[in-house]
Amino acid sequence: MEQESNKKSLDFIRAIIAEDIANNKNEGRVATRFPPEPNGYLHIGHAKSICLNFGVAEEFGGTCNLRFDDTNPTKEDTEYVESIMEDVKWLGYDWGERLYYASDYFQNLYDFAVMLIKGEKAYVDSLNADEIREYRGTLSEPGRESPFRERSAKESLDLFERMKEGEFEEGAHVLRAKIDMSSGNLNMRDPIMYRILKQSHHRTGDTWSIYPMYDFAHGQSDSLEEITHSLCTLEFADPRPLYDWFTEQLGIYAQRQIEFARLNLSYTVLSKRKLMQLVQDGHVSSWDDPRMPTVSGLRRRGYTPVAIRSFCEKIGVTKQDSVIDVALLEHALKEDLNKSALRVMGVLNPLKVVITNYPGDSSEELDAVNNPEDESAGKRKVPFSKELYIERDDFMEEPPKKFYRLSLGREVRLRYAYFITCTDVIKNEDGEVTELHCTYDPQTRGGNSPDGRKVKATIHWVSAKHSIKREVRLYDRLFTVAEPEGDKEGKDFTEFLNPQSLTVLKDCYLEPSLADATPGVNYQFERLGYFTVDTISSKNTKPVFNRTVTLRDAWAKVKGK
RNA sequence: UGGGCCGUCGUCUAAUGGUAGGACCCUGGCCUUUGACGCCAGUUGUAGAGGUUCGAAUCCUCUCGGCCCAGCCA
Repeated sequence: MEQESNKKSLDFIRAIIAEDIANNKNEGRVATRFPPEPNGYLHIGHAKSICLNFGVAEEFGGTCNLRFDDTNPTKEDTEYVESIMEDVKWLGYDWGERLYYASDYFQNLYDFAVMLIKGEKAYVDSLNADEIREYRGTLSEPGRESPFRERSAKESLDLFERMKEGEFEEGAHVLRAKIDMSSGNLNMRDPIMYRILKQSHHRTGDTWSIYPMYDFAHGQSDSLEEITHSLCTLEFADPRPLYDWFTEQLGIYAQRQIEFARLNLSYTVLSKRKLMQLVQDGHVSSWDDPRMPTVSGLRRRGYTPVAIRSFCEKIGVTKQDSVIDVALLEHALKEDLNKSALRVMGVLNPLKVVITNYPGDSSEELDAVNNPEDESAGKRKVPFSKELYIERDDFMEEPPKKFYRLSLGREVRLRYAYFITCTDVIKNEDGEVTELHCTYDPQTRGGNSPDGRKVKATIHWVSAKHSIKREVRLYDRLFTVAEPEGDKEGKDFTEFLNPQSLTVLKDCYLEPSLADATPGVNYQFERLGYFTVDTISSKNTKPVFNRTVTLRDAWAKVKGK
C-alpha cells in the first residue's frame, strides 16, 4: 500500500519540491507559508492554498508559516486577523510558533530601501499619480523616464527620510526602483516601492507614515523567513522577475516562487469584492451566511474540515484556468457525512396521519439505528403513537407509475415501526388533503412482516405528540447559472442570483432526540439530507437547523422527466 | 497587436517518447427497513495543421482559442 501511494503521481509543485530535495537544494529543507492579507474573510479558494502550503510542509517534513501580508493599513483590521486564524485552525492546520506579519519587517524593509537608494537602484519620484501612470506607457508602448529619475542618491535619501518623518502629504512623493522603463513587463518599469500613507496600522499604529508596497515586501518577507518554496497564484507570475531583482540587488536569500491556478467554483463567486457586495447589498445576511463560499459560511452550513481537505485533494494543483463543479465539493461532503453523521427522522412538510386501529393514548418506543455505516454509534429509541406526521411528498392521491410511496389503499413501511395502509383521505373545503387515516399491522413491529410480505417503500415519520417543532432552513445554490461572472452579454453577476437560495420552514416536526442537538454536530435526516444546528441563530433560543446538502434523490429525477 | 501563462472526456485531473487512465456529473442494472449508501456496467476526450520518430497528448514549427498585466491594492 505504501509503495502504491509513493507511486501516486505528484502534482507539478510537489514534483519540483521532491526534485529539489533529491538534489539537496536548501540542504533538503522545505519551508512554505500561507500569506493572507487581513482585509476580509477566507473562502474556499484560500482553503486550496492553505491545504497546499500546509499539506506540502506536512508531507515533506517541512514547516509552514502563517504570515499576514499587512502592508496596506487602509484595508486591514485585527478582526480579519482573528477570523483567519480561526479558519485555518478549524481546517485542522497548526502554524505553532510560526506566526508572522509583514509589518514585523517594516524596519528591515526600510533598511533595504535605503541600501537600494545608496546603490542608486532606487529613487524618490515626485511625479503625481496621474503623471506616473502617463509615464508608464501602455501594454504596447514603452514608458518614459521620470524627470526625477536621475536625482542624486543623497537627495533621494533625504527626501525618503523626510517621507518617513511624515513631512509630506500622501501622494507627494513615492520611492521607485530604478529598473527599465521600456520593459515589456510593466512590473519592471520602475515599480513603486513605498508610498506615503498617513494611516494608523492595526499593529504598528502611527509609527510609520510610509508603507511598503506588496511587491517590495513579499519577496523579502519570504527571504527573511527563509521560505524555500513560495507558492502563489498565477497573477503573481508577472512580477516574479521583480521579486528576483530585489533579492539579487539586496544579496539576500532567494526563495523560489511557483505559481498555480486559483480556484473557481461553479454556481458561486470567489472574488473578495463580489462577496463583499453580496453582503453589503443584503443578498446574504453576512460573511458567514450559510450560502457563502467563505470558510465561515461553509462551517455554519455544516461542512466539515475533512470534507474541505478532501475536496482540495481531489481538485489537484495545476496552472490551468478551471472551474470546478460544485458537485465535486458536495460529493466530498457527502462522502464524509455518510460515514459520520447520525441518522434521525424529521418531517419538513408535515401531513397528519391517524392510525385508526392503534390504541388511543398509548405509545411505545422502537429501536432505531444511529448510523448504519458505524456500528459503534449505537441505537436509540423513537416514540410511536396513534397520531403521526409524515412528509407531504410521501403521499399522492393519484400516484403516477413509479411512485412507490403512500396512496389510498396502499401499504408502506414506517421506518423502524410498522406497515401501514391508507384507508381514508381527509380534505378541507378547498379540496386539500389535511389528514390521512391508516391502519397498522401489529405483526410488523420493527418493520418486517412475519408472512414475508414486501412493501415497495419505507418512509420516515415522527410521533405527533412526542415530536419537537423547529425551524429548518433549506439552502440552495446562490446563483442560477454555473458561471455568474463574465457573462458574454455583460450582465452583472447579481442578475443571476437564485431567488430560491433560502427557504425557511417554521413548522417542522423532529424526533425528540433532537431536542439536545448542539451546534457542530452533523445529522442525516433520513431520506432528506444532512442538517446541522445553526451556530448564530440558535443562541438563546430554540435551535434552528440548516440543511447542509440534500441526499441524492432518484425519485426527484423520475418525477422531473 | 508588448510581456507572462495555459489548451487531454460535460467538469476536474493522470499518463514526463511506448495500451489515453481515474474522479465528479450523467445513463442503465443489482442490492436495500433511507428511491440514501454500496456494487456492476456504459457514453464521452488529446484545439487544428504540418514536421521529427519504429512509435507523439508528450519534442519542433505554424495556426486557432482562453486567462493575466497599464493600483501610490494584494
